[in-house]
Amino acid sequence: MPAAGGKRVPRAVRERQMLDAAVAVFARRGFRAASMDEIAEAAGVSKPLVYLYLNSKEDLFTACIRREADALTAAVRDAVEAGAPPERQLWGGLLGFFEHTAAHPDGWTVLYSQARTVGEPFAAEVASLRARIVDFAAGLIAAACGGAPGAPEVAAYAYALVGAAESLAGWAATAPGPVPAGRELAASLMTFAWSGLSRAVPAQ
Amino acid sequence: MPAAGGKRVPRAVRERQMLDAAVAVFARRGFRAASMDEIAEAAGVSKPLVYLYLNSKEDLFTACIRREADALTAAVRDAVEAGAPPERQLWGGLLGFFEHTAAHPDGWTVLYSQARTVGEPFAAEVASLRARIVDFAAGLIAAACGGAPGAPEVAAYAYALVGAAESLAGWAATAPGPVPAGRELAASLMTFAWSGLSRAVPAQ
Amino acid sequence: MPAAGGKRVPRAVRERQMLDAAVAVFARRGFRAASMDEIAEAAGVSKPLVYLYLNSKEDLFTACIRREADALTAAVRDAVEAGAPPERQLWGGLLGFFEHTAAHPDGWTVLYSQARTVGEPFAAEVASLRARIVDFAAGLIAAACGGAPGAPEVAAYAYALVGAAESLAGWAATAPGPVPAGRELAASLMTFAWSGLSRAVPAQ
Amino acid sequence: MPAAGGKRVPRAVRERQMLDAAVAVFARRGFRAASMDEIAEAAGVSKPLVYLYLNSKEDLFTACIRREADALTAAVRDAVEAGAPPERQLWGGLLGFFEHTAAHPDGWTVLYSQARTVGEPFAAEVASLRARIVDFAAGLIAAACGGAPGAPEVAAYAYALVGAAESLAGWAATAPGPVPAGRELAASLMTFAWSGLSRAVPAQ
DNA sequence: GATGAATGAGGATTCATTCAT
DNA sequence: TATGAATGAATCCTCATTCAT
Repeated sequence: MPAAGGKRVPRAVRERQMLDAAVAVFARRGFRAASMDEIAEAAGVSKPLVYLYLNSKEDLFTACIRREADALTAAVRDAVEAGAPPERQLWGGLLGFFEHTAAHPDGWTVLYSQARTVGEPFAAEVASLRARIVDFAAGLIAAACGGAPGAPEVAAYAYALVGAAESLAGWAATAPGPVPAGRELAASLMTFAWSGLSRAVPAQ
Repeated sequence: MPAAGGKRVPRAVRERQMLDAAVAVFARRGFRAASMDEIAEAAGVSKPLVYLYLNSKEDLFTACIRREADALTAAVRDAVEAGAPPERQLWGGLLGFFEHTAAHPDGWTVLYSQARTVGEPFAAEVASLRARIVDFAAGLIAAACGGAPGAPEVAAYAYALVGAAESLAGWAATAPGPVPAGRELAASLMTFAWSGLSRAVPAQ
Repeated sequence: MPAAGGKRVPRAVRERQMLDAAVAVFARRGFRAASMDEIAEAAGVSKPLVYLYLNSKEDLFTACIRREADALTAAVRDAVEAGAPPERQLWGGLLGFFEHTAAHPDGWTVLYSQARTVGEPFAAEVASLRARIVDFAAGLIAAACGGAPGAPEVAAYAYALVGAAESLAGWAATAPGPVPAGRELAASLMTFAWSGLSRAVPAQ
Repeated sequence: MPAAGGKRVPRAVRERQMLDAAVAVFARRGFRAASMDEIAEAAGVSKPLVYLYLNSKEDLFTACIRREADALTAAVRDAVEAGAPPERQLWGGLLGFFEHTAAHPDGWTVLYSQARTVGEPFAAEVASLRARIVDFAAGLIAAACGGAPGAPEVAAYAYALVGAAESLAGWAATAPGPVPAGRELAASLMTFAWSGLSRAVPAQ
């Protein structure tokens, strides 16, 4: 079923329709397995139009990544309380992250599961997104424990923190049972990362 | 250039050569982008022989996953000091994990970056490996903080811990500069996860 | 050399060209031995276009069978004088049959020689054509000799009659010398089947 | 399951095993679709041995055809009462034909359904068998109605008769319900061909 | 007499991409 | 703005056939 169907739609709208369709298809199939045919059909347009607006499969995928990455970054940044103490900033960032990924599962799948395949030319795009997020985390961590943002140990903490968050988001996205809410995930991760397991006191 | 070249090799040996070559190629290209031609050439045999022994591209990839997953699981399990206190067990497991992934970067890449593409039939294989590792972590965490291994909070900690470890391993595998040693990664993660960032005292 | 050559042909026309080419190639080689490459070239188009319109080799072959079977059935039915006495109806049907098979030797070859290979999935299609013809013959025979159309003996006569007709058509199609005309074949078969050999009086 | 399994079997025996297996497989699949692997396995030997004894797939198929054709020809010839009046001779031949084909369905399938595919190099072999049978029939017919065995009309009758017999044999081989016995088929065909439909009086 | 190991060649099928309108 | 028609280039996979033992 075409998403829209109408004719003579302005370019900006059509492009958004195409990106929406592409993100959905790429999320379901992955970059290589997705076919331009399926994407065009999902967008409700003919293939030549997709090429006219988005040039190539690779460009299309890159556009998807960029859009989703920007949206995710913005969501996190907006959720951070600027000027607050590091712990509070971190809390806000995590909350924003988990809520955004839960609200946009296809975008998250594309970024986290499908765009990682190394060897593809768009890997750089994703790496750059991740680098931005890791740097942001490193800044908070450095502020919190008084280290230099570039110190290897701080970097290691930042990678650990980001990896932990990604893993939890992935868990929430694929867990079969009742999905934990973003607030709970953020709380768990705060406890885990901030206080440490040695002081964690489970619910019961 | 063929990896081995010799002729009339017994089947078991040839199969190992093929798996070695396949892991290398899959790590470089990903499942879809890798071609059976390239794999056969890398293994130093003709394509039909690969099909004769390993049936299909999918079966071949699954065999690679299984082999690497088993090796990784075994490495972690062997590195754990059975009967020791949880903290010590965790330390051993992390050390084993980081040392194995550093020693087998191709295997790690296949498992972590290439086999994750959702929608592919082998996804289950990787999910199962990860589930095993997460369960193991959950057991340690439950023992450490006195919760039930099945409690949602414990599960969340376990996912966080595993995600953090994966992220660090990925960092070590792709970082351009001097690669942090496994021992250092394990130490960072122990501090991060066990004591918490609030008590972390960076090197400087 | 492409059969048609022109470009930008409407789909319906192209499909007919493809079927024509396919029937010719299948008649010459048989289903398994025919290659899609050869068919595409004979149709004057590229292989992907054949797949786009006809899906698969098997579907293509089935489409050929169905087209030729329908044409043959229609030719026979149209040649039968409805309402006439059985003998006259039979005469018309045989004449129509022999004239159609002589006029479309490739179609006849595909139906009679190439589509019979048991074990192939399209066998059902041909069996159904044959069943239709045998049933029609059984009806005439029953009317002629006063038996029930479902009686085993009538069925046996019908199978015998149809087999005899097929054999004669095949003979006419492959005989090296001067090919007997349809009218002569029909006459011979009428004598053979209607009066019986015991009363047949050969030309000389 | 290997048919025999034993080792060091004398060549003649092994060859027979191979032909038996080949006829069964060719009957089920047809010439092109049958694979030497399947045949070798069905024969319980390794592929190289099949090649050592029978040279090539085509030679193997030709050998099958020749063996089955000879057996069929012999069965028919043995069933004919030499010196008897034509009608009696024909009766004997038909009986022999139907009983042999019913007793060797795989051989019949190979000859009648699988070896007909035109365009294959072994077509000549089958054509020659058929020619022998048609000639034999022509002789009887000529004797019965006083024509020259080479007259076109006599040839036509012979082709009709043989085609009718083949069709009945095929019907008996594939009919789902209770299979008509050879004696009944022969009787039906005698009535049909000898007395003609105009004088046929069905069972009821 | 018998086989495990190995391959050259070819066939079906798919896909990203482009004209011509 | 929008598309029906068309293709070059791969890719997976199979098979008849042969060595070396």
